[in-house]
Amino acid sequence: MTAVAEPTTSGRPLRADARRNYERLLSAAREVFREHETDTSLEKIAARAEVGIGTLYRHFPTRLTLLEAVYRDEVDDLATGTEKLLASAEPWEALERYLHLFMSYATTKRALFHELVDAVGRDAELLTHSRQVINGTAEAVLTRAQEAGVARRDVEVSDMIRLVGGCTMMPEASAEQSDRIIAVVLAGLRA
Amino acid sequence: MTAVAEPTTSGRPLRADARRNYERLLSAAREVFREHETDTSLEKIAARAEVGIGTLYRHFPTRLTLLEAVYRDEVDDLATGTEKLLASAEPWEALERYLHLFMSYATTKRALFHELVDAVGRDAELLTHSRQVINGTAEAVLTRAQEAGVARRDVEVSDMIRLVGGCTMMPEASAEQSDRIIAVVLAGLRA
DNA sequence: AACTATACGGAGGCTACCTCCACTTAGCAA
DNA sequence: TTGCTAAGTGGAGGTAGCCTCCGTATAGTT
Repeated sequence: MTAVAEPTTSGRPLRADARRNYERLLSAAREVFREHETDTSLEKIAARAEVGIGTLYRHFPTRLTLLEAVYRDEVDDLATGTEKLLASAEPWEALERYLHLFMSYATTKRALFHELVDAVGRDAELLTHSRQVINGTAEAVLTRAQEAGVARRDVEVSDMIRLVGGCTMMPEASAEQSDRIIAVVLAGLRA
Repeated sequence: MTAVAEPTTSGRPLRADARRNYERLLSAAREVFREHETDTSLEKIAARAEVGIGTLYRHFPTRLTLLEAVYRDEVDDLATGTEKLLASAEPWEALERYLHLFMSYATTKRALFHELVDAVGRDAELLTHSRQVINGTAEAVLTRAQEAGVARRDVEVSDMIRLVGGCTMMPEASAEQSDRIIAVVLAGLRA
C-alpha cells in the first residue's frame, strides 16, 4: 500500500523470505482490522497471511507491536498534517483544526487507541511510537496557542489529549456529536 | 456491607444456601476488585468465596452482571447525591458539582465503567442499570441548567457524558488533572 | 422420614495468547 | 555448482480465562 518501514530490528538487513512474510502479515492485518474491529485473533491474521503463528510472533512480539505497525503511517500522517497547520494557520485556528484532525484520527483508529491506552495503563514505562507522536504534535499546537495568548495557560497537553482522545473511546460517535464536543472543548480552552 | 438487593430472578424467594452464596460471592468480588483493578478471573472470585465456579455463573450469568451488582449501590449513591444537588443548589452550581461527583465516581469505578462501555459497544441493545442511572441523572442536571439559560442549548447529554466519562477511561489521572479538565468542560458548557 | 424442586461444583470444552525448538532455506563462499 | 550455516519458519503444546453441562447434594415441604 504505502512504503513499508524497514523492520531493521538488528543492524543486518532482513533475509528475503523474512521481508516477504513481514509484508504479508502487515497487509493481512490491515485487511482484517478494516473488516472486523480489533477483536481478531492473531492466529487468524497469521492464517490469512498464510504464515505460521510463530512467524507472526517473531516479527511482532506483541499484539501492540502489530497494531502499531499497521497504523504507523496514519499516525505519521497526523504529525505531518499538524506541521502544515502550524506553518500555515494562525495559532487559534491551528488548534481548532488540529482538534478536528486528532478527533477524526482517534475515531477511525479507535481500536489502536483503545489498546494503546490499555497498554500504557499496564506498563507505564512503555512509550510507544504512536504515543510519542501524539504527545509531540499536541504539545506543539497547544503551547503555540498559549504563547500567542489565545488559549488558557492553566491547561496541560495531557488534559487536552485526555479530553478529546478519551471521548473517542466510547463507542458510536456520530460526526455531529464529534463536532459538538470539539466546540465545547474549544470554548473551554479559549483564553 | 450495605443491604443486598434481592436477586429475585423468578417470583419465588431464594433458598437459604443460594442466598448465602450470593452474598459471599458479592463480598468476595468487592474485595477482589478493590485490591486488583478489574483483571481478576471469575475463578479467583469464586475460590475466594469458597464456592464453585458453576455457582458463580448461575448467580451472575455474565461478567458484567457481577460487576454491576458490585457497583450497584455506588451508582445509586451517585443518583441520590445528584437529587440532593438538584434540590439544594442553583442550576449552574448543581452542574458544577455534578461534574465533580460524576468524575470522581467514574474515576474510582474505572473498571466498571470501562467494561460497561465495552459491553455497550458490543451489544447496543443492552441497557444496563448503571447506564440508565447515569443517563438519567446527567440529563436532569443538564436540562435544568439549559432551561435556566446558564448552559449552552446546543449540547446533548450524551456529549457531556462522553466528555467527562471518556477521559476517565484513560489511566492515571491525578486529582489536579481532573479538576483542570472539569474547569475546561464547564467553561465550554457555559451559555 | 421421604420426596422433589432447587441449588451446588468442578470437569471439561472452547478460544486466545504466546513459547519453544526441530526443521527448512536463503545467501554466501569456495 | 555445491555445500555450509546463520537466519528464518511453523505448528504443537503450555497457560489462562470464559462459560456450560450434568451428576450429586440438600433445603424445605408434606
